[in-house]
Amino acid sequence: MREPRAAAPTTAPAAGAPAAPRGRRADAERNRAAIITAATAVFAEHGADVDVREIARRSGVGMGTLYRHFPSKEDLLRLSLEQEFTAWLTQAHERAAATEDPWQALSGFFEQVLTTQAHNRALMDSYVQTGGPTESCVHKCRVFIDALRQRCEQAGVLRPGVSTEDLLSLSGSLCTTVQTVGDERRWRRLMTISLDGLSSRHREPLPS
Amino acid sequence: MREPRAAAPTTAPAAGAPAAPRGRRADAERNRAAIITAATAVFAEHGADVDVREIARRSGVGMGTLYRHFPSKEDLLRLSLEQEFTAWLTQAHERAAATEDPWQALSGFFEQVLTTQAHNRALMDSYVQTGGPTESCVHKCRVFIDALRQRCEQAGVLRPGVSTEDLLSLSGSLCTTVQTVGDERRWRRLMTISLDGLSSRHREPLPS
Amino acid sequence: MREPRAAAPTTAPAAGAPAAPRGRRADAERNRAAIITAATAVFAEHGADVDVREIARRSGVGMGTLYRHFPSKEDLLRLSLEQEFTAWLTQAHERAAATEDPWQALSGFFEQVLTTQAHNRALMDSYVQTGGPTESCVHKCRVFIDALRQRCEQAGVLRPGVSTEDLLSLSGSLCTTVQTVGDERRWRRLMTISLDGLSSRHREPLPS
Amino acid sequence: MREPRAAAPTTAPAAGAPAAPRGRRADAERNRAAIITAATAVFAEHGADVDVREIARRSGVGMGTLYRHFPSKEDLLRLSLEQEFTAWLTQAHERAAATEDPWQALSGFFEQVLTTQAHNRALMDSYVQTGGPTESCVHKCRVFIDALRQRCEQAGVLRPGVSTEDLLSLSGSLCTTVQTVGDERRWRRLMTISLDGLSSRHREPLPS
DNA sequence: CATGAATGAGAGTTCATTCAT
DNA sequence: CATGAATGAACTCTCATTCAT
Repeated sequence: MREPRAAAPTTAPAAGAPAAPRGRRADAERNRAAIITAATAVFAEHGADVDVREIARRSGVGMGTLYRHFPSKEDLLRLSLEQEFTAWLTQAHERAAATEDPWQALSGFFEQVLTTQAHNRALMDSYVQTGGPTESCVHKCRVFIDALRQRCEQAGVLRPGVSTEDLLSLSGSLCTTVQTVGDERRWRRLMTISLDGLSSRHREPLPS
Repeated sequence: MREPRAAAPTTAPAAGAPAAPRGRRADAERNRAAIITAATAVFAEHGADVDVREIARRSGVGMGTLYRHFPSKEDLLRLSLEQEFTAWLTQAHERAAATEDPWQALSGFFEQVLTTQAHNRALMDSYVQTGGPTESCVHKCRVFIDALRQRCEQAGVLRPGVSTEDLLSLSGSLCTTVQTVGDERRWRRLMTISLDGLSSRHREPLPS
Repeated sequence: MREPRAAAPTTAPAAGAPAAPRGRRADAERNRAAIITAATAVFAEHGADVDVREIARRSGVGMGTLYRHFPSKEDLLRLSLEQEFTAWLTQAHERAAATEDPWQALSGFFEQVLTTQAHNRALMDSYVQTGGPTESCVHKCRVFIDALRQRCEQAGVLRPGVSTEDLLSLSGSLCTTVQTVGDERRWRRLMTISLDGLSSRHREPLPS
Repeated sequence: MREPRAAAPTTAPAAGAPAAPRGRRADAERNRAAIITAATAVFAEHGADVDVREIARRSGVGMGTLYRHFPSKEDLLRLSLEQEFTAWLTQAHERAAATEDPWQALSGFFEQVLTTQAHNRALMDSYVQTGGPTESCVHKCRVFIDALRQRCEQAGVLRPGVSTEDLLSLSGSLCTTVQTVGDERRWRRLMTISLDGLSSRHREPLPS
């Protein structure tokens, strides 16, 4: 009556973990992970409005189990996005750290935003609308972007007057087009245009 | 316990209208118009997800009438947006025609897109997602933008390689930020940046 | 898929009412009445905790219809009880007015409370717990009881110091026994005892 | 992300308990007691409708243990009340035995009923509805009340014709008011009235 | 034998669409 | 041809009870 349990939790049991340390917890944790995995996938595909039952079905658990782990749909959504967002931001940090050229670091971030957008609807929806699923996430992201901005500024490659908020909004704004146009080459063009508008080649002051 | 039957449809029967065989037609047409008007307002305010009842209420007709004229919510939405879109595009034409400077015509269009976005949620949503409510609308819009593009191109003020699609997507993409940030000065900055990226100061080829 | 429509609305179309004056309203009113009737019956039988679906089923309407007439279960409950309470209090008024002897009027009221209790669980539950389904109901009831009390007091048949609140609480308190013991003769004995305790034969002051 | 497994059941394993074969038994018995204790407290506070989880939480055992000892919520409720009821009745016996004046013994019992009502919701609910949680309890209570009644009767202080059932019902009936009115002085008035109605000052026969 | 996670049948409520009047 | 009442599937969430570990 239920699929035989999807075999693929995203977060697999940590590599060298020995036989489950505690009788039950392992299974519960597996379920919890399965729910988040499923939720993440479902939210990514259909957005935040999907039926919770779809998530329960996909994760192979009953409604009760789902609600035992997450007291409300809202909570599940938040947690799922929080996790995704964190992973995403971590990757962003790594990439930026591995990139010497400040401008390339910035463009790399824009690229990551847009690539992710193609694969996770709910995640990027939250990025676009509020900057992230959580105040804390938004803050961290802002801090990260601010660092990027300062690097570029000090290298003299960023248009004067560009704020962190500008970068946040602009990167989010471009997300729309990824949803709209399936073709990657298409949205890369827009990204290039916007980034060029951010370059220090332009020195005219921005409004207000 | 119930109001004695509000005898007052918003559009009252025209005074001297004879019991002409066409009376019904006229009435129906009036209803149809009232529905579209109301739908337009409601969709603009609350987006495409509003309860259909709200539209019926606002237009002063019953649900049956509404569904007689429009077989589904979808249809009503499409038609309402079609109309709005056309009016909007007409205005865009007029403005562009009245603007001598090609570049100013282009920026003026971007500005109109974003200003409208602040006032008509559903309309711009469709613009962002598919370029317009209808294939036909999208086409007309594309033609218009193409004209703008050509004017700019011929004046040598547009970055080489920028396509009509680019302009369509880019203008739509900026819409997001209007929703997100309430402040007009905020989104004007992003618009400036994007437009600058479109200027002929940049001659590097765009990807693909 | 639904019973062919229970033929018996409690509130039948007013006697000499000619063919339904208004196209639809009549039917809707019938449904509304059917819902209240069903709700009243169901609440009376099972208390306030029944499934709303049971009411919908019993009244022969869909859930939507029920919720069209009453925005929430709470509202339906309140209205149903309000109606019952009013009818009940009206009858109480009539009886009291038709009874010359003040003491008999008081006992008659107690009797009515208990008789009703045997037939309407939710109604009397509200009477017992808060004095009625609504502040307004409670007030009216209090006023009525106060009148009864004054009549008895002036006739010198009521124990000195007995307050309106005492009478309200005492009548409610006896309700319990009706639920408990099915036999009418049983609870009449208790009523007699309590009423005797209220008689002016006792002149000892009440506590506090 | 989860507390490291709270190692602390409320009733910790007694220090020097040997790994005796009876160890399990003892443990089980301790659990059973803990459950009843918790259930009693919880039922007293919130009534019989509380979530079973609350009881498990409060007793420090898992749901499985709870259901091992008590096959259903109903059973647990019954047992908990049975125990409370017995203790309560024992106390009633003691008080009655320690009271010389028969009438004072009777009033004392009424007072105990009402005082308890203020402190143990579920217990008194069962008293009110069925006379007690169990046929056996009801019987014992009836016997006790009958003794009280006989003492009063023989002392000539009880209204002739008052049955044991009358006393049972009347004392239960007054419980309602304790729930309703918080003020102790308020329900004492009603109690006084009812008791006065039971006094031998009234010699009129009771109905039926 | 204890654990507490899992279950799933409802609960109250909403809304696009249909249909009797 | 208009009306707006009726429909009912779908939604989020709860809780008594079972079952794998």
